[in-house]
Amino acid sequence: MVNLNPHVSVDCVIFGFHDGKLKVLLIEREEVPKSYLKGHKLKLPGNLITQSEDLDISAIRTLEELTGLDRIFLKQFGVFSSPGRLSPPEDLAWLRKTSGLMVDRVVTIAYYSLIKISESNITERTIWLAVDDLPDLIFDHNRIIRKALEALRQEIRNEPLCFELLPKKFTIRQMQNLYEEILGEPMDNRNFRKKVKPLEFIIPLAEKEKEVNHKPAQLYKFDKKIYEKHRKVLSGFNL
Amino acid sequence: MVNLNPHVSVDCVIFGFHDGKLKVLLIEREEVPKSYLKGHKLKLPGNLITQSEDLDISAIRTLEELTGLDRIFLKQFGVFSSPGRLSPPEDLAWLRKTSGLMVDRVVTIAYYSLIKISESNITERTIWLAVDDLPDLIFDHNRIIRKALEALRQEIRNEPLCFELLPKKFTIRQMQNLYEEILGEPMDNRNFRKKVKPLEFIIPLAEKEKEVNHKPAQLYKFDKKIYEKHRKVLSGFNL
DNA sequence: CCAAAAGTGTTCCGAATACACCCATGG
DNA sequence: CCATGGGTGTATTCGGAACACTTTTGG
Repeated sequence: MVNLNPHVSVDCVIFGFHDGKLKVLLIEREEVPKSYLKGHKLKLPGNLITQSEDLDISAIRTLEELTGLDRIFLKQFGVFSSPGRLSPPEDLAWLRKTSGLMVDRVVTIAYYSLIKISESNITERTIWLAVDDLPDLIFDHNRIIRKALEALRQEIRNEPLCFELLPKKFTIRQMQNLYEEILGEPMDNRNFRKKVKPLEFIIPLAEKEKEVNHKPAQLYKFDKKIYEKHRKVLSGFNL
Repeated sequence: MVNLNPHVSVDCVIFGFHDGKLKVLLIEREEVPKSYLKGHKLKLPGNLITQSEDLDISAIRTLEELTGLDRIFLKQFGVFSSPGRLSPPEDLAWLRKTSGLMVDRVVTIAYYSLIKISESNITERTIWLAVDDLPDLIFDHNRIIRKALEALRQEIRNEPLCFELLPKKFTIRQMQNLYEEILGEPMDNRNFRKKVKPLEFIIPLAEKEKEVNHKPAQLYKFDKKIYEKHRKVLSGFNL
């Protein structure tokens, strides 16, 4: 631990999509003497910042190390600064112990990021949990996740964030399920396809689903370059 | 100056609307020995935070003191953390001098707020400048204002923020001019009125414009309570 | 041949756009 | 009576919503 700033931290809400459910990546607290392990066992990935690093860079580095992915989508969405947020006392004691710093008040800058679970390679002691069924987490991390989800709901309406969460090859139905899960409302499949079909940056592959006991679905990929070209012409991306 | 945290600050981009122009409130730097006054003369209102205060509360207090208004609209929209942001050196030297602290790196949490210039009572050495014609400001404050404007553009599409900027009594034309100014695109006056008229929270007053050398316009007020009731039913506020 | 999900078109309605003239006031 | 901005209605187009059946595969 070199030259940490004990007043400011970065926390990342990492969203993934699996089995039709939106999930968050949580870290199990490291082992420390028993007396410190009262309180809550799970937390968001995050760290105190180093003195010389831009926060975005710091968050990106943390994420790349944790997930084995690069070019991850990352968005800063909020700041949590309540003087009492590092509670209950057992959790604060644990933080002091593990950081080796007499931290007292920490302002945390919160990011959310979107990853393809299928392509990540997560090694540490982590767990994916469904966002709609979380236990109590350390500090104010439940609240941070709620706010992250609000921000994601807002932004996924205007930007093609779904492709960050879907596997590289995906079906239209998967795409729809993702929207339904995040926005919490059912959509009409025919109307959904009607809107997706004319989008030239969603490209059908010469490949179909396999080993399903029903009609296999067409697979597609997202072409970011084509999207970038079109977005200047079109007014946005609204599904 | 009691118990400041030299690592974290709050900066406020205060928008106002006057003469058909969107403006920002800037502060002229206090007098200090000449050698420190090289660099840029204008800055955003802002301060290092105190150790025990939530950032939102801190920003609200700062604003109320500066403007003489309460219940100001305030929104946190970004964080600026580049290690090199406190440059050029003359400006950093000035900050050290005036704060009395050996600040080195400051992460700033940025807010924008919206006020009715006509009702504010601003006393300090400040100046309103049009956002589209700003000089070079201290540190990265030009960049912060650009980002604030992007955030405002985004959010004014979905929320009735215009009423925070308009005087209590306003005309439909003023309202339209405000949208045109912020969004940077002309609108059709008839279509605009058609959309505004059915909104029950925009209430005509028994009063018209006076002392204009043309047909005097109807004045309206915004009723927040009625809006709050309707927003749950309607899907939003989109002009 | 049965179960299960994929994929496909049409109609209807409301919202957004485009567009031109008369009105009330001050000077 | 003239200059200035206020205020009004209609026709058209486009996008969103509702809705049911046939197809392909594995078992």
